[in-house]
Amino acid sequence: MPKGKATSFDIAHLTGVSQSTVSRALRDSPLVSEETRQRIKAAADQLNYKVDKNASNLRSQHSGTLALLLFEDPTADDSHINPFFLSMLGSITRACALRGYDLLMSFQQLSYDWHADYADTKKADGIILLGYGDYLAYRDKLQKLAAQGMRSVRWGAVLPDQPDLSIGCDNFQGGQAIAAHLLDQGCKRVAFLGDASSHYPEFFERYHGYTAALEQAGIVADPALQVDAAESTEQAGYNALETLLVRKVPFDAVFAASDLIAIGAMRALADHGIKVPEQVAVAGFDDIPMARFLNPPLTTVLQDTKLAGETLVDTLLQLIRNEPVETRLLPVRLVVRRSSQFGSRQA
Amino acid sequence: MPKGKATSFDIAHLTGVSQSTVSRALRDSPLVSEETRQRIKAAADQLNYKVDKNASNLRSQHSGTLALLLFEDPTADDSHINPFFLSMLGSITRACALRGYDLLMSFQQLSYDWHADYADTKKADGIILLGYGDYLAYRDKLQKLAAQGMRSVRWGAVLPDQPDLSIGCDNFQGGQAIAAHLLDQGCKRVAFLGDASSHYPEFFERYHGYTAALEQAGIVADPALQVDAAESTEQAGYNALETLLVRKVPFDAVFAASDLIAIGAMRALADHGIKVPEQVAVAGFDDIPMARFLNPPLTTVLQDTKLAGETLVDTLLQLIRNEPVETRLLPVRLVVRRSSQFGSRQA
DNA sequence: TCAATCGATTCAACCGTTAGGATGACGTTA
DNA sequence: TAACGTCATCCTAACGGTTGAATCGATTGA
Repeated sequence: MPKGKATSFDIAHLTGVSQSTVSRALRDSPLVSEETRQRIKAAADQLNYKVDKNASNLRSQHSGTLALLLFEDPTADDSHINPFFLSMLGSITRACALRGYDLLMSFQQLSYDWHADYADTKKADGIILLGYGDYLAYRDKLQKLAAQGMRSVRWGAVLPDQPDLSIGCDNFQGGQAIAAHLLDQGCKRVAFLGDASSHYPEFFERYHGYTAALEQAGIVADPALQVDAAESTEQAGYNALETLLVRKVPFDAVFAASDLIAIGAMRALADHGIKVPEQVAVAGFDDIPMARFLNPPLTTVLQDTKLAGETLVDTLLQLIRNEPVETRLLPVRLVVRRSSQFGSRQA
Repeated sequence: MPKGKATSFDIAHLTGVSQSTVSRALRDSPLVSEETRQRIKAAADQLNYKVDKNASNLRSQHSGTLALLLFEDPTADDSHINPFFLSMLGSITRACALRGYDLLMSFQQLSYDWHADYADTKKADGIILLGYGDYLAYRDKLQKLAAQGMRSVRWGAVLPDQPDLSIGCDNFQGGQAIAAHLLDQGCKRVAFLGDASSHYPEFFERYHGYTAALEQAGIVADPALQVDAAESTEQAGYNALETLLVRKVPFDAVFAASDLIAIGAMRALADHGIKVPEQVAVAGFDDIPMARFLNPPLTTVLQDTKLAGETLVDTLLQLIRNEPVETRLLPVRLVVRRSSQFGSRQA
């Protein structure tokens, strides 16, 4: 009997109704009577029928699929994808599945002409963008896509005049919490490692949280204590800390804009024989899985990736359905570990 | 001019040929003359035309898409996906992109009825399966899919009578290399943490590599030194090591079947005041990114995820094209770090 | 009793490609 | 000059659903 795959016509023949009724019944259209619907559904799973996604999509002009674009700095090593984004990836995947959408994955270089892949191919109904990096690099591509009606949400900071919508965690509050915590520990001169320009909006806001906390404590941020780390990699963190040391400005704490930067910084400190946390307290941002396994374990800011993934997906789906949406800031949580126990000379 | 999206008919009108010629020209069919092909292609990218994937797929009955299924133990925490598989994910994604295929992601519970999603929906041309875990749990589902003509490759050990094809690294050789290395360091009693039953074939082979190395050194494996760790998680590793301690059998080295298990074991050792590597040498398997950041850095076996991803994808594509393929074993490399420097009491 | 009404179902067009066979112009050969 | 093969292109039928409009039998109100 199962010569090929079952089509809706097969079900129609089997139940003695027309194919269009089958189609309607299976999608729970109110236009078909309860009784025939039941019969049709029974026949459908007796024949092990599945709607052909391609046919369905072609006719209804949407794909039931979301695309996830993960941007990386072009210099980043293939094997070391930022663990934070991998974690996001997991939660996004799950969120999509729960909502009946498929997820198309793709890693992109910022430079690549990726928008063409999603322009009119109808591969995806919407796009989720993930990745730190210079926002300007994809701004106009996003704009083009938006003009064609492609919806997108981006993980990251809220920006003026953006062609898309962003969902992000409260980077400002996170930065503030970290800096306040370091000051609480008795640190007086807290360095900031991470780009403080507006090209990396997340880092920018973390930086502002940091300066706000200093201000609250009556301290003016010393520009000499801020070092650019253009990308979120261990190497960038290592270099940034070396730069800081070269400047010969005293510091007793380091707030790295990401955990990976913090890891690099800690390695540089170790290489210079500087003890963490006894001489210098260190804190990061992201709470990637390896943060708790470092030596000493890293104080950082936890971003709720599960909530983040769900929010991204839900927001995108709302956009696609043309429902009103708004930019959202997700709460963060300070996770204190040993790397920041500055006063612990006795412990 | 651009009222909606451009179709092949628009190009046909513009260039004064029939739509079918357009279709052929764009796919470089030898049936159209060089000159018209050029004209058509020019018009195509002037109109910013993209073939509609859905229409194309529907007609040609394939999807240009591969699906990646990542299996997790049902107990695993949402946020802690095995980093090794995440790394594989990255390389698979890239390999697909390079070959012009899209990648559909999906995380699955072993128990879920996932095969239905891919049965006749034509969502994907083939499936890549990733994940440690009890193979028997998905064996029959694979069999069903295979019967319907769905191709699949699996990352893992080669097994008898499997309905799919597997690509895996040489777990036996890796296990042997680790054990030999530990013996080289002067260890006499090497424990093995990880399921040694055939339900977890990768672990099984690593275990056999381990016993082979012992044998070569004239040592008979002591069953008391083998502890099951049913899943590849830190917690399982912690528990396994505690079990080992309860047995009160002496040991001076631990070979964990995966890095995550090793991490858990190291934490348990630390909790019991046992020094690594001075009192007990530790080694893992996988070389996940955090392995080098542990304290002490973890000796482990590096699996070439880039090669692995490419091989998986290429093999699957060969299967889809009905080309002959064969199971392959990928080489592994021992990565020695401090955790196994057993003789380093002086260093 | 007849037309209007209503729910349930069928008809048929359409989504944008692909691909096999037909067409027609042109040059070659008997 | 008629028959024939070639080459480039065109015609047309799918592919498997979705959806607005048409149909049909049965009920209802006048």
